[in-house]
Amino acid sequence: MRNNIFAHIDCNNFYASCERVFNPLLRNKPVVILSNNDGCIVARSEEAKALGIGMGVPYFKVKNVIDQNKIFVFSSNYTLYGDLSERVMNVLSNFTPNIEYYSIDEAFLSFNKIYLNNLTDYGKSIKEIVLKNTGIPVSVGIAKTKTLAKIANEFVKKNSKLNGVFDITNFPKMDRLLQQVPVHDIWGIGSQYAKLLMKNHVLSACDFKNIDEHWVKNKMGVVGLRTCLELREISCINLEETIKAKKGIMSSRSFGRYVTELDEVEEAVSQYTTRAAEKLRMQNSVCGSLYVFIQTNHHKLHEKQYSTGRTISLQEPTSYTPELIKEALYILRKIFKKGYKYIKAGVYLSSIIPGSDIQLSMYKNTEHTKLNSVMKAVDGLNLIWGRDTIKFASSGIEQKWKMNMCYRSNRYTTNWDELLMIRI
DNA sequence: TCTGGGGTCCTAGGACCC
DNA sequence: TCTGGGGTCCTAGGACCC
Repeated sequence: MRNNIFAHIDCNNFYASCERVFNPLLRNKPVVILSNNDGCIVARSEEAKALGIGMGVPYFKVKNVIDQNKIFVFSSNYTLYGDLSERVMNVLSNFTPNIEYYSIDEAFLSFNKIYLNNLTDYGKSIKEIVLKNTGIPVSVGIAKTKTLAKIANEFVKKNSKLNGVFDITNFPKMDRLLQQVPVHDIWGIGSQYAKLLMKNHVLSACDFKNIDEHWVKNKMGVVGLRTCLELREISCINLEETIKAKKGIMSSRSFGRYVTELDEVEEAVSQYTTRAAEKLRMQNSVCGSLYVFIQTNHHKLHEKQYSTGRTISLQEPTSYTPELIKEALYILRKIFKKGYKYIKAGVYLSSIIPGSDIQLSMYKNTEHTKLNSVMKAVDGLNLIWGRDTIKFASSGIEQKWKMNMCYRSNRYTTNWDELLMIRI
């Protein structure tokens, strides 16, 4: 029997909720979390939203409001958020084997309705158990397609009477419900398509649902068409249950300050390559090409701008960090120009294939095995003793270019030195 | 002074081949 | 001087997501 019901689970204000789990003083207080480099606001508690702090706005623009209202500010602490996310997902996976880990704070579950007589009650128990076991509040939207489940969840967030769960699998007035959803709030409709649709007098999810299919296919391709059909309760976006290996791996950061000297950019690029290669090995892959880019600050129009990057194809696919660093620095030295104030650099690994695909065919087989075991040992030590216990000299010691992280909370769950201390 | 960092999929068009 | 049609593969770019 086919699963025909989807639940969308969304952690409420996830990063803010994570901070609250280990810091009860933050309960009922306004909290915001900053992006990497303490640049923008990326998460807000309800209280902070109520004070008018917008999503994605640069920190310096709202710093006054934040200070005046004594809003708590945190740098992002992805180590902590990643760990709590894993805990939430673990709890969710007890409810059904059919689960998609959609993002750090969202999941889709699917199940068969005939085994459940009351979906709303089921949703409530999901919510209660996740909260009890992890301390993270979630909301639940239930529908016949993933797109509609997302929409149901949006209603949950706007309407406290729903108590965190909204089941629209047999909603009697679906059109009236969808009329309340602006077209740009539909999952899969971004700013460009929203503009196009509004120009054509398609203003709500209801309008989009009832639009001519051929027009959609023509203007928005098959992706747009799928979204349209999903609003008609025809499920065409499947649950992605298997975690696929990444096809591209990026590591890039803005610098904490301007960098003008080659040797400092070299340190950064070396560090980012190290990080990307770790991710690559984590999924047991190797990469066949590598892209390096550097950028000046494009927000400063009056400053001299230079933004460039270059790709290199590797002779043999590899995940061996020293080799990748060598290639990355080779590119960097080709593209680097003196006389500019650089603000960001990055490394992107692509042409990714499973490591097992090359090992057999490699004539330098034994050499490969040796290098692999070296990297395995390094990864193992860094896992146990913390990131960068063993690092590469080319990444520098002082790392003056490092991003700002002025307000980071402790990594309560993953670092021995940062466990929660309780005085008794 | 200060503006994030990742990813995915699809499509159009060019290169190349027979 | 004329100069087909169909297929594949690759890449860049555009849309989207969190």
